[in-house]
Amino acid sequence: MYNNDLKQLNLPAIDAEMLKFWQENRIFEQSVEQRDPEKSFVFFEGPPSANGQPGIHHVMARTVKDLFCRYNTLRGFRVERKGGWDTHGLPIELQVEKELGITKEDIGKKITVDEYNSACRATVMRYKDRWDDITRKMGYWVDLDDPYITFNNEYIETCWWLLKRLYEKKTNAGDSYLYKGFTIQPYSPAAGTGLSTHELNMPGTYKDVTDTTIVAMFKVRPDERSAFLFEEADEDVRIMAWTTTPWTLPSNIALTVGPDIRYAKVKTLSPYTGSPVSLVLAQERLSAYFKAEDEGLDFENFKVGDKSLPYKVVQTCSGRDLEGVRYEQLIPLPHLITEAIEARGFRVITGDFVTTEDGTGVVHTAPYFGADDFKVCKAAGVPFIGVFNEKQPDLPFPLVDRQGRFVPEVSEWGGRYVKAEYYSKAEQEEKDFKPTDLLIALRLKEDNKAFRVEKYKHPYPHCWRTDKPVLYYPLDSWFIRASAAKERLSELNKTINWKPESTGTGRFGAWLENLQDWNLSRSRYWGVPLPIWRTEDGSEERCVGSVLELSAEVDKSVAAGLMADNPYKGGFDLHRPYIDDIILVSPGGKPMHRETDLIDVWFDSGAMPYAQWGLDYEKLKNGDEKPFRVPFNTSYPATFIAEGVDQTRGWFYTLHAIAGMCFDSVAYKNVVSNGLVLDKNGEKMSKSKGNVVNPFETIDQFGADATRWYMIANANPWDNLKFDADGILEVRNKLFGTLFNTYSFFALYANLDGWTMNESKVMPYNKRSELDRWVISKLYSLVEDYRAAMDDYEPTRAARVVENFVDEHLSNWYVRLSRRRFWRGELNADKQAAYQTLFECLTVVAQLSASLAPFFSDWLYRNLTAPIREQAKALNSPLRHESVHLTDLVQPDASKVDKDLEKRMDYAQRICSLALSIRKKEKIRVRLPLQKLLLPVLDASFIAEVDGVKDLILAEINVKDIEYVTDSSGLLKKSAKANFKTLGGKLGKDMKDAAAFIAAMSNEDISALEKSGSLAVTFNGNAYTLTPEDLLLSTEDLPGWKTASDGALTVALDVTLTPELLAEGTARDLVNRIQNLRKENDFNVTDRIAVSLERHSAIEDAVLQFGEYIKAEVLADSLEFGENFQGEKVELNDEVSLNIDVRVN
RNA sequence: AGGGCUAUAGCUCAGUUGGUUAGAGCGCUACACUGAUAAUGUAGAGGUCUCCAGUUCAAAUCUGGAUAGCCCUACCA
Repeated sequence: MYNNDLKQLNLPAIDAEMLKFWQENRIFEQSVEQRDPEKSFVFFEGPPSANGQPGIHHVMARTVKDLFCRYNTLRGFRVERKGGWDTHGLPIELQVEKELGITKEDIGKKITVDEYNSACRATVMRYKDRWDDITRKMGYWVDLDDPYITFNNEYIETCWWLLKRLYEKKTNAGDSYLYKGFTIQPYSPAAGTGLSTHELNMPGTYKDVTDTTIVAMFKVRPDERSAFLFEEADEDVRIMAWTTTPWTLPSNIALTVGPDIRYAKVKTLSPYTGSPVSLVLAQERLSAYFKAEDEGLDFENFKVGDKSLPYKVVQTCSGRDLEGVRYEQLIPLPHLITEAIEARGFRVITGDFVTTEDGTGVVHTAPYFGADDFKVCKAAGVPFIGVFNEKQPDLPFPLVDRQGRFVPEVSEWGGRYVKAEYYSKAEQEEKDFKPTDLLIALRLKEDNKAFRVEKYKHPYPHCWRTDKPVLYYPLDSWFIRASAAKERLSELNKTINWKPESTGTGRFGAWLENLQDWNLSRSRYWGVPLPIWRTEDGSEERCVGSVLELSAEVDKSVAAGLMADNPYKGGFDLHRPYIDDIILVSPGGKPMHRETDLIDVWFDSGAMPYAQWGLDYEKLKNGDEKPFRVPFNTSYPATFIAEGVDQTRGWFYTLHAIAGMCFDSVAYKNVVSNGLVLDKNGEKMSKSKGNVVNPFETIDQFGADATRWYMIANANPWDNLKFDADGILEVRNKLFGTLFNTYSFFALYANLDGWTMNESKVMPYNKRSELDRWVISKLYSLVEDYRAAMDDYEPTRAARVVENFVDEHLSNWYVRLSRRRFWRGELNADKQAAYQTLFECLTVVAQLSASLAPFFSDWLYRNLTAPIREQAKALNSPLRHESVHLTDLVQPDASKVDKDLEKRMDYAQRICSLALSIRKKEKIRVRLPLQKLLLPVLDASFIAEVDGVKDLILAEINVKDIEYVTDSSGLLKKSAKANFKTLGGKLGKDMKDAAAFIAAMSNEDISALEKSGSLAVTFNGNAYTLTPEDLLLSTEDLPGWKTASDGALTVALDVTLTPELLAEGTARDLVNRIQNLRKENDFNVTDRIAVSLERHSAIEDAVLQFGEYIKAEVLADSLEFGENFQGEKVELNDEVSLNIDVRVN
């Protein structure tokens, strides 16, 4: 018996049933284990962080991952899916700090590093249960029992090994791929760490902010070099420079001009004080500060606050002329002026990056707070300004500390945060709170050093975690020299199959071509420690590549008396603070301390292909190139990975960079990047908007399959998805509802007939009916299309072809037309064939939908195959498997595809559709039979083709016969249109004339061309030959007939009604009414009944002539006119109602 | 500011190498069909294929430009 218990589709219930079944029978494990390890399809799981709740977008991303893994499992590959957790990094540290109510500065003071790290360790897995739950519920198959965890020693150790490999790898110039450098980097004082470029490239980091900007006036020092700017010795000559970061002004040390830009000297008055001044700025920028009509106004009449500022251009020169001109420090900090600064600071220098698009064409230059500034100062030999540094006099300490505060040496503002956002909310809201930038502006106004102070809106980078502005700040950091590998990384990238392609070539490709070095350093506590030890003077250093190596080094250190004992003999932890206690001994016998930095967490995740397995010490000792544990050898590189498009510069990059630089290999061959999940209005989901979709609720309500199917079928995964629960509902009803009902139908009748599938006794296809062979053909066409789409990583296309088959072909044509075969008569050969055909369609559909809808498809498969499982096991036949996920995916089979048959059926469908539309127009109900259908014949094969499906057409549209109308009948009137496709190429400009000519061809002309096969024509003096293919024929209405047409196909219906036809129609109506009564009265499908009808003239003929037919249709043993009985009033048509009594015999 | 993607019916999306009348589903209206159906069929309403220009006999499709949205890149002071 086939299970037919469910009255209605209940996907969540099916989910629960299947989950239990999978778990109890280890179906996932079996699906992996039963495949050959040598035939692997390698998948990498990008580790999520379990310190946040899973969202609906995770369901999206994981559906993509899961469906390709399942598909390739069905194809016979072994698809190991090791799960993983991302456990390090700033988000976790910040969360812990927030919860403990501490800041980074408190670590090591209020709380020990040890305690702090324990708190981090406890936090990272906070929502692991929720994640495991959603993983199970959404049907994502991944190994959760043995995940890789990035904080484990083995994992960290592998990261070390990779780092050491980079450390030892040298460029052609002899530079190491891992190096320490002093650079200006994005730095987040709030987070207390530098940020990598890809952290700065996180979505949402650039925000529009409104800053106080100042156009400052730098007073030129008169000397030989600047003499050309002075008309009189005591003239007040100043250079104008604009800044959006006034807090960098105390650190100003140079002004940069464009060497080829023209500059003007303007005599004017200082707008805030009214004192006379001569200003230098780019000529092109004059109009931004001076109105043309103000030129030449009388200086005497100006009063401070006036709208019109009198001025006069007195001189121009090039940027090159200004080079070397010296000026006074804008904000005097005499205690910071060294000899070097006195000699080479406060000068005009030149730089190519200067433009005249905004500002004054002069760039205020503070080398510690701008990468360009730093570069240009170094090139020009301009020293840095800051607090004196004894150890490195040429690298003074910056005037802003690591918390983002001015150091005390910046007298007036010492101790103040340079950005308002670094103050607490309460402080910012205090009545007399003024941002430091504003205080500086006020000071400059007062001191006659500001030309203009105004608010300016511009984009500024923010820390992706703290949301506070980033500073550019001088830091010592360790870098990976990615820039040295960019050509090779680009080349390797070209071998990767990106979905969509544009992400690989555009977004990712362009990024690689412009690759910067990867800043690895993080001055934090909870992460992978940088495994580099250095002597204090930096002259000797050692990069450690494994715990084994570290332990050996510690032994040496113990021997040298630097450490008391070696902690790596027993249990240990590679994190800070313990690792910081390790002191190594240098070859020269000096103590070496670890560089205190941690590494960027993105390195952790990019290292997962290797670190998920860990180091193999045997291989390590043998000097193996890739000393990682099995199954690394069969698990690299990945065949397939998938993640959100936001990972392009994240995980996709770090995987690629590490693989390329360490092993000259790609890390993955195919990559699918999915887009964002937006709300139904296309807006980003966010907690503040309250439009976040809860994945648990969604899945509970609609089931995982409908959710998954909707997400993939609605739009390509790389397009953003406008998530709308109504769409899930539609999928549930249309696809799963239809499939469910098709199965229920099958089960109902198979159970009645006691039929079960017998794999060893299937009827050959050529013995089956046209309709059977047609749906089988469609099915195997589907198999081909589906596999092609999936092999091409096009899941949306794959889902849509399955949907289309189920709805359009299987349910609405095959089943609809086959119904009578199932419910009538005994279990003969034709009925067997119908069962077998439908069974095959359903099992194959179960397989094809298994990847995307794992629950329902398994439910379907198991129901279909349960009655024959034991038999299949004995025969070792394909249906022996307990779960669809253990089966082998059906192979494409061209011998089962019959395109001619598909074409014939297409005719049948179109003819039926046309005939029904005529009935509709003529208001002739389908139950009323008609005499004949006329079909104009278009070409030689038409009759044979339609004859093949004639019976189906007649039954479907309730017509007695088909008559073909040929040329010879004289009824046919053909018309022709030009076939632009065939003619366009050969006719070119004469196309229009030809189209007109062909449209005007008469019936005779067309027939003549068809007979002779060619027609010579001339257009505009050019001779051509027309062939029948150049014409698209159609027939015009048949005079006196009701017709309808679709393209070239025309049908005509004989709507003449005879008494006999009317009686038959009434008989069919009666059948329908009686059937409805059976249904209403909940009779069993097989119950025999007795029918009494109220005598009525409207039905007498019908009962007399078609009584036997009616009895057969409604399973009646008797059908008679009764006189007095308690029947039900039934409406036969608008005029007639009568009583009908049905009862079970 | 630059790069990429997207723009087709009220909504979600198709639309193959340019080819004549641009499609589907949902939703809406009306009718019909059904002893599997939460279905289905037929008909109707709903489109300046974002806009402009170009190439071509022919453009939703190719080219250029513009506009809008999204994503990315960017310390341009």
